Amino acid sequence: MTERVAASSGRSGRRKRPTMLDVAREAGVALRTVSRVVNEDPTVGAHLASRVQAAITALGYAPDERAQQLRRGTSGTVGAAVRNLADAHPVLSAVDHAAREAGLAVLAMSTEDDEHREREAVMSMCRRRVDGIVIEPIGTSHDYLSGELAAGLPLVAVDRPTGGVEADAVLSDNAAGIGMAYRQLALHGHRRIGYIGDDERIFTGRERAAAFRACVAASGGPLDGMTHPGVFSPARISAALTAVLTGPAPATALITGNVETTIEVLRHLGADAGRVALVGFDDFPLADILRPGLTVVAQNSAVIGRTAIDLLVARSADPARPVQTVTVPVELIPRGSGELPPPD
Amino acid sequence: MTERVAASSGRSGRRKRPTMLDVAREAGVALRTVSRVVNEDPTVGAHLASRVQAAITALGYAPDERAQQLRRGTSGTVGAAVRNLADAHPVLSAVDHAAREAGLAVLAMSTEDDEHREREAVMSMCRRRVDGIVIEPIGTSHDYLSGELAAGLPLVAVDRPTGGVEADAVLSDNAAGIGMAYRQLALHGHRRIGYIGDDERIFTGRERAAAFRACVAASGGPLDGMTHPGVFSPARISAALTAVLTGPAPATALITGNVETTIEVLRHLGADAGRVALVGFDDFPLADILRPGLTVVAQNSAVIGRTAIDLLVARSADPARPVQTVTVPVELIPRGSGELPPPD
DNA sequence: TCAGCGTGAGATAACGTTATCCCGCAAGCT
DNA sequence: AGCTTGCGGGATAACGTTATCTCACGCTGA
Repeated sequence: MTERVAASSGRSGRRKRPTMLDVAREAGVALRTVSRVVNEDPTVGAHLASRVQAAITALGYAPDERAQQLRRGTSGTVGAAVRNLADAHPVLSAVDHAAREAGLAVLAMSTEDDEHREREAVMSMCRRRVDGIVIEPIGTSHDYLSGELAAGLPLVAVDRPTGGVEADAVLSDNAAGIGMAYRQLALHGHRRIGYIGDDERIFTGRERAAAFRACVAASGGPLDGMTHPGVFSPARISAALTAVLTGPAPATALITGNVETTIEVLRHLGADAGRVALVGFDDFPLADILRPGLTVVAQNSAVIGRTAIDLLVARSADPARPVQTVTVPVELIPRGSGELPPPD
Repeated sequence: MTERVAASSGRSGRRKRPTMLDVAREAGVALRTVSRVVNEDPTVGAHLASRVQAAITALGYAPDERAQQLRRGTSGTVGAAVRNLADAHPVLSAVDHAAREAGLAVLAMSTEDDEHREREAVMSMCRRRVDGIVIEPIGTSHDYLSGELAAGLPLVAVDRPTGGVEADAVLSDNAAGIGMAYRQLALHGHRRIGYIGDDERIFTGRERAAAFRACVAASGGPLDGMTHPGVFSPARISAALTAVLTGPAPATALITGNVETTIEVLRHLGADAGRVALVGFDDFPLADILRPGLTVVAQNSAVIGRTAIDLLVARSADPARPVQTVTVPVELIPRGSGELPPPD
């Protein structure tokens, strides 16, 4: 690691930031008049306004948003507690856009899939007096938020519902998605289909596994040994894969219940990826450049994010409105891996 | 999209959030005493402290951080202006971790690769009086920050330097990375190597293209038609690819200058991906499950993020210290695509 | 000529914290 | 006993805004 120190001697020490009062002095007007100019109050004369503007640019003044928020009583910010800032996050992006359109800034924080961190992040948002929180819940109980909810904090859960407290939620249609995946595989001739997915203690893991079992039951396929939900770990995925793909009646097709599982399965299949049909739940950026292309059930992140902000704004406007759960449709994107025929 | 409305009638209207004064009244002490308890001031008696604590939990009081910040004069927050919140962002994650260890919260905002948005995001951070900003610069000129910098705002550029103003920076060793890629390909027998990368108006595009030219010149290879930097667009990548891989003396190996280009090249190569050797600059999450695995020059995001925060903290402590540029080493990760032999 | 009125701009009080100052009280010293 | 010392804890003034109130001024209309 190389360090290069510039020849110049750096900058002068930090001098205090100009306040509205400084601007007022500079322009020779009253404090309140500067405030009026900043807030574009039409009752201020054009001449005076331009003089104040000049003072503002001369001093490089920028209003202190914290003071504004404190005084106005509103923060113009929504918090977004997502599982991991390091990952690609289309929903966060959609939330960001929708929020900006609604005149709200987004304070994004990572929960790192940890219940404790989630709580820390959310409480930190509360201390910052955000106008609402979009959360991708991790913990199973969000009782610690009941006080805030009672005080009218708009809270919208995304992907999974909150636990223990009632809050608006935007969910994907997990059951329909599993159904699409199953039917696509069945359509291409598969009779023995396996499922590897998330722990059933997790909402989406539970919903998707249940939907899968229902599909198998409805189609008269074999259930034994075909369903493998569980805690995510490469070792478990590997074992599940072996269990499903070997034995007297191995599966010829697989459904994976989330991105992490899909990727781990692909990693394990390696060069055999073209030999077993596969549909993954949830799309990811590079699914189309794999060979064969990965067939996925894609969630509609754009709609999810927008809906979350819509719900949040609606609750802001009317804290007493009934709690609502919106289910967003999913879409099957065939790219090849789900259309592979069974070996004869 | 299905909407389900819960049977319960929602929540009561938003009642005002309890303040320190409410807690004081509840506990029957003075306002200042509550403040002392909240800040764990040891001069408060144990008995009184527990009474105040009880009042705090009874009322569900949480201090207003904006008021604290206003009063204390420090925000305990660093801003992170990254190119796109939707993308996977290992550096942001590292920044988040390092900042948290330093007792700082992170306010992440997306610049969407847009100069105007970048400025908006950064100014918004300034209005929130963040204690420093980590920026992945987009614009070529950051003059608009000169006032803030003069006022002592710690600013650390990541990946690319700022333009027009002097600021600390953490960069990857682009030249060394290109050198590693080139040598790896040369080692495996390639004599005609092509480069497709970013626009040379972008710092990294410029540095990497220059390093590539230097490599070719040093090794006595052919330069004509082998270097294709330019604005990112699928059409341009496609044209560059055709230019490099066809003609009388086609390249047998490629170096791609950034993730977007790498992925677009892979997309175009499709089933031919195994026929041309390829080393990509910058790693990405799924590079290892491609077939062949993608050989990459990986930047050390963890070190970059941590260094950025270190520089930021250092400048906070001493605003007059000389401006510093840290270059972080990169690493070649061979996964197969860069080790393919040329066709005979 | 003067009441009446709209209009632009200043004084002042909040918003929810923390820092400074100060005071009352019990213990220890002469 | 009188005085200092120490220490727990309360009043009050900031921090940088905005909202409310007030006021001075110039104009119209009878």
